[in-house]
Amino acid sequence: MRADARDNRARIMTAADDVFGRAPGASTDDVARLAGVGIATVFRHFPTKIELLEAVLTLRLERLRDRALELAGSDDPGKAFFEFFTQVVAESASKLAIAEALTASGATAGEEVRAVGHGMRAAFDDLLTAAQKAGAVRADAQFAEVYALLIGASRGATAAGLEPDVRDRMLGILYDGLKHS
Amino acid sequence: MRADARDNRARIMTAADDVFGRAPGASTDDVARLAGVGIATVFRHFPTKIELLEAVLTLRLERLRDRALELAGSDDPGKAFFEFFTQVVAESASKLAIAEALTASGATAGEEVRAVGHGMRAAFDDLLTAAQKAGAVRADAQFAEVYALLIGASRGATAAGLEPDVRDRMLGILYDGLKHS
DNA sequence: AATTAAACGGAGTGATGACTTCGAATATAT
DNA sequence: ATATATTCGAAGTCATCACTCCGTTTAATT
Repeated sequence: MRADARDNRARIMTAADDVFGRAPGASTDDVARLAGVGIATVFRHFPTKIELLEAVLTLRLERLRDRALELAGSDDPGKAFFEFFTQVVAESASKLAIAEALTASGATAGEEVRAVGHGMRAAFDDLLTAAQKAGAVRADAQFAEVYALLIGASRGATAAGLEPDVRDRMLGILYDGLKHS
Repeated sequence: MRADARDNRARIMTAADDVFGRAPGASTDDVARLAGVGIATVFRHFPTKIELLEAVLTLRLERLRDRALELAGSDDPGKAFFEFFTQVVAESASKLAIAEALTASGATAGEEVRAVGHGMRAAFDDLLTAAQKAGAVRADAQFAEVYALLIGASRGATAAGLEPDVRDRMLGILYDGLKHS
């Protein structure tokens, strides 16, 4: 692959991440303009808008999964769990927007996105069970509802206008519930 | 206003409620088709798509507000609060649009929608403070984060795939956090 | 420096969707 | 029953957006 092509591909991805993170309904032209390339170049690298969105989403999910795997080695499982939870919620605003853009334009997620998403959830599940074994999270909580709370907290944080104070107090209440014996 | 006009207006509103509840990105044509009227009729009653959406949203918010006001007279404030919370979550799970309606009512929304949304939140706030005075909800919780939790729980419930078991366990954890002294 | 194969950009194209127009139809009043 | 004022719906208009075509430019090789 030629050097300029690789360059442009990278620039397009960061531009797309930025644009779709802000406005889920943004057009491909917007991405091209921000990336400083022509529209055709975007479509040459990503044959369809959906593929572009999937690429961006995959990158984000990979980062989260890696972060979870990294924290899995911690010697304080409780701290690791809550730290990951908090980080996901903090980053959620733009990530959710991208996921929304994807569902809005094409609906069903592609093969790769689903695989990485699954990997991320598996890593999160590991964090949860470790924290439960350490007694930092109530033992009767199952993965499904904890994951639902993770997504819900992310949504709630974006809706609350992202004010850090409110978000932290919200998480405080939630964490008390998760610790509750 | 003529009888048939009033009829059509009502049919359009219920159709819109249904259609947009299922697919937020649905077209005006879809609404017209389901309502059994021509497109022009829809636009005559609601000059713009936004106004139609606002009308539907207003109706939903009014129903919720009325339910909150009704529960405000209860002699068990704690039960009233949690009942309302649970109902909002349950309804948004089956009808995706309510959660969206809630977030939308907070941000960019027309005059009327904002007014009704404000009324609904005020009624919910009353339920909260009454529950706190009764000692059923922790006193240090402020409205902003509780409202964020309400929206978040709604979103999380829909994301969890609508399974009632998971939803109830999720709410159980959340309520433990809200009761936590 | 010349060659060439790959990548680039901008001007199309076709489809979709919000909104309008206007002649036909219908409810209400006389 | 007739008149008329209002409402109805099908066929438009216009803008937007995902995606393509093709002549031009540029990176890498000799």
